[in-house]
Amino acid sequence: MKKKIAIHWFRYDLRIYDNPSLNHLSNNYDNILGVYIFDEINSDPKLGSASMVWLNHSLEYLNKQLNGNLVILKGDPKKCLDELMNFFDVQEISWNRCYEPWIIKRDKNLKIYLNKKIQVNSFNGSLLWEPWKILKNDGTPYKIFTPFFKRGCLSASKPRVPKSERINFFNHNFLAKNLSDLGLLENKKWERKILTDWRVGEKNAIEIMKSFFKNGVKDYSEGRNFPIKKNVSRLSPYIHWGQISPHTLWYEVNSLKNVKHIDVEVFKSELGWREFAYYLLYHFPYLQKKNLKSNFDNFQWLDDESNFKKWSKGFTGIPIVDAGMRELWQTGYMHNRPRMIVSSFLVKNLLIHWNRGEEWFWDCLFDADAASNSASWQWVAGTGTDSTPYFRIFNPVTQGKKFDPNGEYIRKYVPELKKIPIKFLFSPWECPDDISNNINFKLGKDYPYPIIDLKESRQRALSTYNLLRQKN
DNA sequence: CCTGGAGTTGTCCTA
DNA sequence: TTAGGACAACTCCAG
Repeated sequence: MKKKIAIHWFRYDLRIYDNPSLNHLSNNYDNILGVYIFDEINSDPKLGSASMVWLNHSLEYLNKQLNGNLVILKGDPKKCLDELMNFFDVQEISWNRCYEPWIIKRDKNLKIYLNKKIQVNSFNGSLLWEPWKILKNDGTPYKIFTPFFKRGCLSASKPRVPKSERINFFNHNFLAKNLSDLGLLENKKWERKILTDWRVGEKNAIEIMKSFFKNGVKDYSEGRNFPIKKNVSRLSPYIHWGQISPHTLWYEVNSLKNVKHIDVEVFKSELGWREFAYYLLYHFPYLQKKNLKSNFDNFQWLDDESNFKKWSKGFTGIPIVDAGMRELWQTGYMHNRPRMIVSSFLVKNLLIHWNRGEEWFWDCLFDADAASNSASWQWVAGTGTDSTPYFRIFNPVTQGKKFDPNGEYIRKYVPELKKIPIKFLFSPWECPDDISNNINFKLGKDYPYPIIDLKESRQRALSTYNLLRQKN
């Protein structure tokens, strides 16, 4: 006799608390089977290296939460689910929606296929507002953040209030894959090292949130600009993988006492930016690869592999840029301020296509997210609709002095500059010989000469942009 | 259809 | 030393 069960298909919702699909099933079924399917067949793009590491440990954690009852599978979800339906008496399959174009396409077809045999339901687990519900009065989507968020989101109905039901996960005897069969880890030293700063999993996300709301959120609106300060939540990987829902964060931050209004509002608007990125990806699915502003299709990018390599590994000779890129490589994360600095440097000073930066971030970030990553790169490059004016080019020396005034961030990630006096830390090429000699530091040997002249490359970026304007 | 105000995150020069 | 304006022009959005 087959066991009667309902299936919850875990995707970017690797949590138990405030999981709408799980809550729905728990109201209707006694035995819920939790399933994860590693789908390399339909995925576009493939998961990045850092994402695979995070996923591996997240699944391990989730499986423990389910007392070892998470069914781990690999392959085409259609086949995997068919297999489960043959083995069990499956009453219903449900999941929480994803918004990546390839997943929408896959799930749409799958739903049609499964609906012929079984009840299928999908829920909103990861967005405060469904992208198709926020539109202008004329029925078309917003393209500018501020009206999207203030007028669109904030005047729409309030986000779902987080809640949790008691879930009975089914103690199954199905022979599934082992986590190691997914081949997510290559057992590289790098994989272990980047995780040293992180504790993966739902309970840890809750703990980090609590600690951030107790301390870090105070002065968030200002402090978030300084990479060395503890004023950012570092929750982005957990939010991306659904280990904490934006709904939980939204209502928690709203309920805080003794926190300034501005800090609460700015934190909420950051959640709003995440919404906006998904919104753009939903309405403009080509966002990941193609310029939103099509006139940029004629822009004269430079194809400079050597400079790209130096940038990616953090050897540009510009300290704040290298610090950011090395933080990324070493920790699977980069603070928001250096993200802007390094991307402006790649796109404007080096004139390398934002696609290259987007791909590198995709590979290296724990929070690599198709929506936020591409929307942000387009913003920096000025190719998005809601974009920075092209003349707004970050000066990495000025930015360093302003946002890392004591040089702690630079010295942490670029230790070869440790002894350089603060006056020259942001531009070591200006350090006089007698000082360099004193500390036994030699530019070109201990640390590279800058790969590009900042002033000249700024001018070059501006004139390349002017060229584009004349063409159009 | 027309109009006017606004658009996450900056830099540089000048007075 | 510091504050203010220039830096582009265009599209978006709401009234």
